[in-house]
Parts: sequence; structure tokens; C-alpha cells
Amino acid sequence: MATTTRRRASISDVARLAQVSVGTVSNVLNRPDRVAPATRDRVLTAITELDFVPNGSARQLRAGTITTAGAIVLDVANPFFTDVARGIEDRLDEAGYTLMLASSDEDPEREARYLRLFEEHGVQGVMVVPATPDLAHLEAARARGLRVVLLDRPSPSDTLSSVAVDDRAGAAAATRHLLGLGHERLAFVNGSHSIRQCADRAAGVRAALAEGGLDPQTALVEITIPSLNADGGQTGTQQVLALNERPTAMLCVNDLTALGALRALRAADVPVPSGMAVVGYDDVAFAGELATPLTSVRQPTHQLGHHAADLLLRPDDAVEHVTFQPELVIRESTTGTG
Amino acid sequence: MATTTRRRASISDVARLAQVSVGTVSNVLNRPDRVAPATRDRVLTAITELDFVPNGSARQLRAGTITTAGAIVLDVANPFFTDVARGIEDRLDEAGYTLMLASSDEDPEREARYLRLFEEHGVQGVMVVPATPDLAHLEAARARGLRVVLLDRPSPSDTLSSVAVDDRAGAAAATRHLLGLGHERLAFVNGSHSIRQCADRAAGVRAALAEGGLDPQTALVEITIPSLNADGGQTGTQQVLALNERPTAMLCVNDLTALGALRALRAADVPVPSGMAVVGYDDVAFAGELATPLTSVRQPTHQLGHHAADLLLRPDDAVEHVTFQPELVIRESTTGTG
DNA sequence: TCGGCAGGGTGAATCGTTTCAAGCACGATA
DNA sequence: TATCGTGCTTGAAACGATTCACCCTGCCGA
Repeated sequence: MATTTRRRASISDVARLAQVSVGTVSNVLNRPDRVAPATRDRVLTAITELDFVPNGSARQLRAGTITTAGAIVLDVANPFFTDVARGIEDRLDEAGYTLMLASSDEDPEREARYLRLFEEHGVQGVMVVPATPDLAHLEAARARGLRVVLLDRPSPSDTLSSVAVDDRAGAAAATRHLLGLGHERLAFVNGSHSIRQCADRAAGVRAALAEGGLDPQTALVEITIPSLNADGGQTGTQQVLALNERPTAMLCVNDLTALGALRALRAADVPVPSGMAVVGYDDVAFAGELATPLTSVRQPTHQLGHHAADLLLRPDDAVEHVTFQPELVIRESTTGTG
Repeated sequence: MATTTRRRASISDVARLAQVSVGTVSNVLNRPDRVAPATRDRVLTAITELDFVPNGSARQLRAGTITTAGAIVLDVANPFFTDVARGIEDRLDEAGYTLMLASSDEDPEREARYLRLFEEHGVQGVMVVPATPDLAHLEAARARGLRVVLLDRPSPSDTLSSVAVDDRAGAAAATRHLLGLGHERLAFVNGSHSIRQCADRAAGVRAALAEGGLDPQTALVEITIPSLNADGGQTGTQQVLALNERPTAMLCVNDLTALGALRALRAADVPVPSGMAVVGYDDVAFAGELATPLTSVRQPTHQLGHHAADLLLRPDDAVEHVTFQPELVIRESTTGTG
């Protein structure tokens, strides 16, 4: 039980102990049927004897391949992304692949760091929710031979495949719903437009307003928050409540944000929806179970991830763009009596 | 724009283009100050020219080290684990390390697969929420030199460090709270006892019952569900409702499960807490915002992850066990008037 | 007896880095 | 002038696997 850091056993240690050549040990590992049973057993006992674990770097360096894919999302603590990740994992699992997950935290620099890490280690490919509209680094990686699939972003590029949900349609549907209920002054608690989803949802809201004969300039207040989580929603909503002409309805960029909004509204004793109607986005698991069940835009998260992994594993290099349609789920945060 | 898969540029391609030796290129990469500015510039332009990305496997094979750590949790879709992951990331980030996250899905085989993957690729260490009580494979990996920190599990082993929250105490506190409210017949919707947290929480419940003068045999019904998520909680609760002598209060093994329980109770028109009091575990972000705000046991998730990463990065090989104390957060799902 | 063949096994070359002893050029010092 | 640094650069060894051309040993059939 020494703390002596004795070097990890290598394939040649195994070969020596089993009295065979390294080539034979490698064969036992990779093509056992090419080796005579007696020899194979000898090698296998040597392997357990030495507690041998092959060095993945060496294997990969020589053989070139690896059955791992990477995914970079904006925030692992957001159920939307983890649901997508589950979809990815399920598809990769079918193919015997494993997934490494990383979180960019909406920081382009972190995203680049992880992208590079994945690329340097030769993963099969990477699925990325980009933190910025600038895809140059991703296209460059693609040109270098790395498979890249854009997640939750309809690619304007024709070199990168993408899987996304139609954010304009989702936001527009939510907006139309509010207009149908008679609201004429809306707030949108949104993230930076440098995040594509945020920009698209804003566009969808404006389009629906215009379509409904309202001027987005006067009918809409957009509040920008630094991070798309509950705390962001809470402070964003405080800003909304402080406005001179207070809107009668709020759209939130996601359900976590809406959670914070509900918290702020409760704290300010504003009833929902009579004092303020609220719509979320993502329809995460808890949306229907909140104090005021939340009207939200449901996205096919699992399918999204599944399809992204599918594109990644596809043998050919064809570029494909897939857009799923979201679905508005109406609950009491807009139609209730509170 | 050919699809021709031209080989990735290597360090010697760069050397040739810049008319220097490979050693110099390596120096530019790793110790730029050792290289004359003129040469350095020449090499750098060659690098951008060729769009050179170093091969991580080769680097690692030679140099041995890598600044990445791995974490294996039971379920990335559970906010508890992702909050812990955030804590880990934050600490690793300080040290310039990156985190690779993987989900075992409560499956020991998947856990083993990821552990091996991490080990083969030579990560600095691995933080694991074990899916089974059997730690042999983890101890073996530790003996091979891999740094392993047990997450959310007070290690019975003296070779593995661990970071955990006192689950018996948390469950006991929740139980005492219910007993104090006059409940005498409880249900516990729990996962398999092969998961340590589940076993410990069950023990905590029983201990508190005994302490309160109740016989766990008669005062407690434990329902075992296959997966610790909302769906599991929903079906588990249906079983509870179908019991002959229906309990008056339910403990749920986590908040996701409690979410499912609330759903099932609403569907069955059972008021909370008057018809059934409910306690969750984890105090996730949305617990306080539910239709019936949920009494829950709060865990210091972020701190948990932070400290685990801290132990992993610690230079010495000392084994340390840290146990944090949970805190009961009381809300209307036990004390309300519904 | 000999050629051919097949099943097993060998060991050197290879992958792309890092590392390090050694060499080189040139100015400063004795 | 001889000696010594000093600052850059070089080139080959090493890391630990896979791969592949080749060798050996028996055995079979002619």
C-alpha cells in the first residue's frame, strides 16, 4: 500500500510478463480471434495481473479514431439544455458513442476554449449552441475537418448543419395569444440580441405586433438582462414594474426567467394575470405546476438533441438544416382569474 | 473548397514552412520567451497560414498531463446535479481547468464506461456520484493513480476522499417536522436503496420515527420507484393513494419526485396539505414558486461541487471526508391551509 | 522429398508532440 | 588573443499504442 507512484503498466510490460510480443498483446485487445486461445489466456491474465489500462492518447494518436462526441451548451443548469443533452445522449448511445458535455456560460471565450479542447482531442464532432452570432471559428473548425452541428440555431451558413426550433414562430404565437386577450402594451424580458434565440424571439414579437396593427415602438418595451436565469427575470421584472406606463402583459425569454418574474410580481403584490399576464418559453417540467401555471412555448427538446446527434453521426458530409415547430401551451398565467 | 480530406497540418509542416526545427515550433507554443522575436513571428505566421491545431493526443502522450477533470453524475436533467456541476466548474475555472460532464443515468455500467473513458484519456481526476454501493472499481482506479472524489457520498472507504451532505439528518429533520404537525402515518416515495442517498434518507426517516415513539413498521410505507424524476413521483404517488389506510403525509426523495407527486394529487383532487402534506428534497429553484410552495430540504449544492473540485486539485494525496449540513425550508405544502 | 499454404507470432515503423543535451555565433572579459 | 558566457536553435530520443510485412512451424497433397 505504498504511495509510490509506480508507473502505469504499458502494453510492453504486459508483453514481457506474458512472454509474447507487443503486437500480440495489441491483437488480443483488438482482434482476439486472431490469437490462439492459449496465448490469449496468458495475455489476459497478465493484463489483470498488472491492472493494465490502455493509454487512450497513444491509441488515438496511432489509430486516429475515437467514439466520443462533444456538446457545448449555454448553461447546464437550464433544463432546456439538459433535456436537449438527454436527446443527444440517447442517440449517441445507440451508436455506441459517448458524450462529453460542457457549458460555455454564454461566454464566447469559454466556448472557443472548449471547442479547441474537443478538437485537439479528436472527437468525432461537436454540437454547439453558439454564444455569439459570429460563426467564423466554427466554420474554420469545420474546414479543418471537425464535424460541427449547430444546436438551436438555423444556420445562415451553408457549411454547417443545424437543428433548431422556429423561434420567431414561437414568439409570434405567444404574442398573438396576448393580443387576442386584449393586451395592447407588452414587455419583453429578453437577453442580449447577440444570442440568436433572443434576437429571433424579439423579431417574432415585433412581427406579430405589426400584424396585429400595433406599433412595436409604442406597444413594446424590451428589457435586456445579463443572464437568462431566475435572478435575471426577477430584476428585469422590477424594471418593468417601475415603468411609467406599466404594460399589462410580459413575455419572458425562457421559463427560468418567467420563474423570476413570478417571484417579483408576487413580492410586489401584482396579481397574475389580472395585474400582469406572463408567458414563458421552453415549457420545462415545472411550468404547469407553478403557483400560477405558466403559459409557455413548448419546444421538442429531446427530438432536437436526438436529431442533432443523428446529423453528427451521418457518414456523408451533406449539410442539412432542420427546423422544428414549437407549440404554445396555454395556462392560467394568461387566462386565469387571479 | 474541396471535400478532399487533406491531412491536418502537423508541427513539422509548420517547421518546414517557417524554416526552423520542430523543437523551435514547440518552444513558440510552450515557452515563447525562449525564442527570438523574429523567429517567433515567422513561426506564428506559418501557424495561421496552415491553420495549425496541435494534436492533443500526441501532446498528452509525451507530456503526460492535461488540465481537464471529469464528473459523472446520476442525471444531468436533475437541477441538483447541475447545480453541483456549476460549483465544480467555478472552482476548476479558477485553476484554469476545464470540466467534462457525463451522466451515468443511474446505470453502473455506464458509470464504469465513462470512468474508463476518462481514465484512458488521462484526466487529472474524476468526481463521481456512484450509482451503486460497490466502490471496488473506483478504488481500483484510485490505486492506479487516478484522483477520485466521491460526490454526495460519505465514503466508507479510506482511500477515497468524499464530499457529501448529511442525508440522514435532512430526512430526519423533515420527518420530525411532519411528526410535529401531528402526522402519524407517513409515506416515503424513494428510489432503490442501492443508491446511497436513498438508503440514508430512509434510515433518517426511520430514526426520527423511532425517536418520536412510532413504530416504522406500521407508521411508514416506503414506495420504491425506478427513476427519481417527476414521472416516478407521479406513479409512486398513485400507489400511495391506492393504499388501504392512506397516509396523511408524504416525503419525496427529491423535488422532481415531489413535483410529480403534486401533479398526481391534483389529478386525484386531494388538497395539499390538508388531504396530504408533501415534503421534497433539494430545494431546487422552483420549489418556492409551485402551486403549493414546497417544503423541502435545502442542500448547499454549489458549495458541494466547489469543495469537491477543491479536493481534486489539492496537490497532496491526503484523504478527506467533508459532510455539509442540510437545512429544512418550511413552506405551505406542509403548513398551508389548502 | 518438396512446394505450398495457413495459422500464429514477431518487431520495426509510425502517429505528433515535448524535452534536453549539444552546438553555434557572437560579444564581453581577462 | 584565448576564454567564457549568453542567447538561440537544433535534432534525436521518448511517450505507448497500432499496423503490417515478414517469418516460422506444421501439415497436406503431389
